Amino acid sequence: MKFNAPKGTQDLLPDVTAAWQRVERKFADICRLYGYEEIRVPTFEHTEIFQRGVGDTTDIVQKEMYTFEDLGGRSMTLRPEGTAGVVRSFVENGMASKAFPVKLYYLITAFRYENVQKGRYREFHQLGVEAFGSEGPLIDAEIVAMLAHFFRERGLKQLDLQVNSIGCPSCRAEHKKALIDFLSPHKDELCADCRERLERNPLRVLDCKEESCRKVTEDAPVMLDYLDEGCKAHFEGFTEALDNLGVAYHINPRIVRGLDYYTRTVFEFVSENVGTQGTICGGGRYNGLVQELGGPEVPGIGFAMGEERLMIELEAQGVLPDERPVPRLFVASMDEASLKKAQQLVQRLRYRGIPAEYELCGRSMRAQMKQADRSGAEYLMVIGQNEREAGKANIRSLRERDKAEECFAFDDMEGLAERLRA
RNA sequence: GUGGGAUUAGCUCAGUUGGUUAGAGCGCCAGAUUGUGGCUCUGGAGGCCGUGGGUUCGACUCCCAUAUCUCACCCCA
Repeated sequence: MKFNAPKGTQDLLPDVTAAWQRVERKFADICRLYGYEEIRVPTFEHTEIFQRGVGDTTDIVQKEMYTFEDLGGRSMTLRPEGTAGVVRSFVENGMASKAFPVKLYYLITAFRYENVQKGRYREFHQLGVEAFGSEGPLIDAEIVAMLAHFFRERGLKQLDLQVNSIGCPSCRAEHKKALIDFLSPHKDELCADCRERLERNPLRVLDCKEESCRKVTEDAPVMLDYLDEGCKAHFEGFTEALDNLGVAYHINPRIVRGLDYYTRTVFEFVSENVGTQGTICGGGRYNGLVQELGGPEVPGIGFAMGEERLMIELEAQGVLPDERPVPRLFVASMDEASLKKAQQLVQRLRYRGIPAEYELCGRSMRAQMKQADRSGAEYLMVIGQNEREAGKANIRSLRERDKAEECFAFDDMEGLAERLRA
């Protein structure tokens, strides 16, 4: 019987996990720098959390959720994204009574039953933040600036930052009406998908890649022109703050988000490298979500970054970190008694924080040398009968062949450790 | 749900118009003076050629089905 990992899942093997760890550490560091604290929430929630949070009409809820009945007859769902669960936790734990803004970050896996392709998996990792309680546009800009900061620190060249405002429910309704009025006469010129979208979600027509549709929508009414006073002022405040912070962006009036909860500010960092998905990171404001999940009227904003997509981008830009553990010293041994000596020696070095290795697979002397070399160790020590009797042994550089050997007594562990630390 | 490409050793891949014991490189193990690595040389382990049918004297090769991987549509991080 041959088993393989379920479709859309993947094993992250040792040759990449170091890079992942480094990225995650950097993300956490940046978050803390901006005053965010980590939150860990359940991998699955009551299904209703996502139906209400993400939106009953979205593709995610309608056809992509891993939903199951638990043994107690409750409907549970593996989280398809992070925000809904964090908002639930915010409400349940009374965080609305804390000093605002409440700033949270998280590293999670999420699950969606989708067809797999580049940068899109059924189990995937997200790095995200949510900030609660700040209505004004400054925090919108701060979050975006934090992301730009993170990308720069991680060695990425400027990604394309696209921003937009999709207004509030009332001005969005105005725009939707205008859009339908505009598109309906051109219905025959739209592609089959878009004709259907016209009914369900006309905003999506603006997003279509079909040449014919693009032509039709060229002069279509733009959401930004339909913002009411408050939404308009908010968006202006947002872009002004980005200018003030020196964050480069461009306004893309066609950005639409696939989740129902977004209001006003939406943004994406996009790249050509991550397949046709494009979006490495997407987010926005969700002013009605806390209430939707039974909490008080508290505004929120957040984003989620696809970690797999981020790794693809790092690789494409040639800045993928690589740090495999490398011993400072490899201790080879000639015989059984020497092996025991090596075992003690290596352990004592490790107690002192020095990564060291010895032979664990019973290899011959010659093979131990190869292993030492392959391990990337900086120094080599060989222990045999002579060394045991003398109570001391030489260390030799494996990198520089001409370098003189240095002798250390077995009872001078501190001296050896000191030398290896250098 | 709909298309394109792929599936042969742990990895990357050859395999001629169907022909008998299926190959290479890398990796792994061992050896080339029983106290010394990188280079080189020699040897070894490791494949029901994704799975199931069919055509044929004969199938890795041709046909059908199916699974898996991958890319794309759709949607999203």
